[in-house]
Amino acid sequence: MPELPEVETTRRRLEPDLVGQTFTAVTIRWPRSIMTPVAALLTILPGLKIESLDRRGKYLLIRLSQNFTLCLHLKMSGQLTIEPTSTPPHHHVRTAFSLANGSELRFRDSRKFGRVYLVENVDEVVGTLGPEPLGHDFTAKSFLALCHSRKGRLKPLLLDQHFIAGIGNIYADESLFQARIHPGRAISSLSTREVSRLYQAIRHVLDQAITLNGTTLDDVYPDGAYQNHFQVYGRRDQPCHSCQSMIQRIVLAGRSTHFCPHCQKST
DNA sequence: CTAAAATCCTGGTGGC
DNA sequence: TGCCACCAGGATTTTA
Repeated sequence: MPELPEVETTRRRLEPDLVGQTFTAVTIRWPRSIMTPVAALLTILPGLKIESLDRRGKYLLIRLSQNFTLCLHLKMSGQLTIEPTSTPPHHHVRTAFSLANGSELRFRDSRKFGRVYLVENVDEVVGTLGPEPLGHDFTAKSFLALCHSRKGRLKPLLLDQHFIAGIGNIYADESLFQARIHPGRAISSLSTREVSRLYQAIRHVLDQAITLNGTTLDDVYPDGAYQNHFQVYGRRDQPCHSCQSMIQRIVLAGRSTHFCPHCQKST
C-alpha cells in the first residue's frame, strides 16, 4: 500500500542508480498494466536517457530525454528494484526495464494493480491531482480555502487524490488521530481551529513517515519503520496510546477506518 | 455536486 | 492437511 512517504522513499533510493542511465529494452509480462500502447513503449523507450526522478502524489515520475516521462504507480503491492540482468527475476516481476549498464529496473507487483505510462505530457497522468501536501504552496490558508470548496466526510476526502495528492488509508487515519478529529465528520462542520490542526497533522505525519522511510507491512516494502509508530491504523481493540480507550474500526468509503472514540470527537 | 457499489487482483487468513 | 470463502485496498467506473 505505497502512499506518498513510500513512493518518496523509493524515489530517493532509486535516484542515484538511475539518473544518467539509458534504457535499452523493455520486457512486459503483464500487458494490462501498461497504459500506453505497448508497441509505443517498446519502440520509444530504448535509447532514452534518465535525467531525474520526481514524485507527484503517489506517482513516481522518471524524467527522460526527448521530453518523455515514464510514470509508475505502485498501487497496492508494487515494488521497484534494481538488479543485475543476470539475476533471475522474481515470479511477481511484471515489467523489466533493461539499462545500458547491465542492470534492470524491475517492477514487481503481486496483485497486478500497478500501472505504467510513457507520456510526453505528464498532465495526462497527474494533471488532475490535488496539491502536494508537503509542497511550499500548500499552506494553512490554501488548505482552508480547499476545505471550503468541498463537501462530504473527512475520511473519503482525504483519500480523494483530487483533493490532496498522496494520502492513503494509513496516513489518513493517522492524520485524523493526530488532529483529534473523527473520520466521519463532515468537512463543513470543522472549525477554523480544527482545519488548522488537520493541516498541521497531515504535514507532520507525512514528514515523520518519510523520515522513517515509510511503512513496511507484509514485507511489501523494504526498510520502513513507521509501522512501529502507528497510533490507530491496524490497532483495533488495542488501547489508545494517549487515553487507553480501545481503538475502534469502522468502514467508511468502503475502507477500514481506525480511530480513538475518546480522543477523536465526532462533533 | 456527493456517495455508494462494483471492478480489478492475489496472497494470506480463518473456518471446518 | 486440504479446501474454500472471504478480505484488503487505490483508483476508476458505474449507478443512484
